[in-house]
Amino acid sequence: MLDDDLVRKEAIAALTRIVTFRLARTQNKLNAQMTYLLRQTSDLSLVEWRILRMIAAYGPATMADLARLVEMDKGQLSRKVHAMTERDLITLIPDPVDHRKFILSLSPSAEGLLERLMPMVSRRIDGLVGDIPADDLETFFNVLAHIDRAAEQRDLI
Amino acid sequence: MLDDDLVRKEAIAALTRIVTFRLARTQNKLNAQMTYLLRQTSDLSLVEWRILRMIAAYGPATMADLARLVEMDKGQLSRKVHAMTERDLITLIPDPVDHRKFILSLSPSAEGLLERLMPMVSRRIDGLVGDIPADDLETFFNVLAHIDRAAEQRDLI
DNA sequence: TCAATTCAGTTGACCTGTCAACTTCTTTCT
DNA sequence: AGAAAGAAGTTGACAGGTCAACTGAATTGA
Repeated sequence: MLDDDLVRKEAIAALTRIVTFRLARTQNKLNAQMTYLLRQTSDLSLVEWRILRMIAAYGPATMADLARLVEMDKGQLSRKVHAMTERDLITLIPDPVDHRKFILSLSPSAEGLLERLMPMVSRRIDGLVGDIPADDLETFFNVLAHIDRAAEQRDLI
Repeated sequence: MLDDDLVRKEAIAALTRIVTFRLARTQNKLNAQMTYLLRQTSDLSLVEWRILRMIAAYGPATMADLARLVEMDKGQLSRKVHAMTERDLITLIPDPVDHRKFILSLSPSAEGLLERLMPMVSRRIDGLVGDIPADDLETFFNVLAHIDRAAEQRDLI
């Protein structure tokens, strides 16, 4: 291997150690931020917030639908959903056609809650990406998509 | 609020829902990939790999050093480190000066292990960012840094 | 039709991540 | 020196995440 190649390899290695490291760190910070904001404004945990938002976004759906959509474990979802019906956040209706399924939807109080949280969520979103140039954001997404695809590679052994 | 503003706000909201969502997904995929690769080539879990790599990179250090460096919970680190000394991956030497501390270093077998894993790690790194143009990578890091900073914002309630 | 397969959801086990209380030792401050 | 404050590490508790076995219902296809 030539020296130039070696140098380039090392540089890439240093960079990528930073890629995975930084992605993880930023991810953690985003989670911590949202957890904090939710604690200040509601009784929701981050996972509960995600489940409610999911149902709000994708309409009445089954657990399997939602689990696939966000790549969440169906076991975890099942447990959480039942705990949340107890707290009157989600309503469960057995599917009249397919008796294995339940149709999940937001309870009225959950709808009110989400509406109440919207202004805070908007401010957060604005803070995160509000003043990033559109071009840069596009590049960002392209690179992220590239990494995402490469993360599926398994034959590296 | 003007219609234009509303439209812009909505677009940003849609994008950012995707930002946090995508970051989380890519992060999960990267973890799953590395977990898989480690299982195929070693007995290390992802956390154990990170700890070893940390010690390798920052030299003999104390738990507190490492915990600060990677923002890892000191409790988790303490438990893991002791489990790993049992498995002869880490050697613990009490600090002769400060009797609260231990100096952590890699055991010879851990050093060998890391060396053995290097080729695989290089291939992975190359797959992740190897053919991303330098400019794009730079933009990517800038945007990520911006989001990272914004994720520290707390007064959004 | 009916056995085999697949799917939806449940449950148990176990690991990881986070928080907080606590002990022991060191440093700081007066 | 001696009290107070802080740091290093340990431990317990609990939520979150992942895997796998399992039940019961629907679908497939011989």
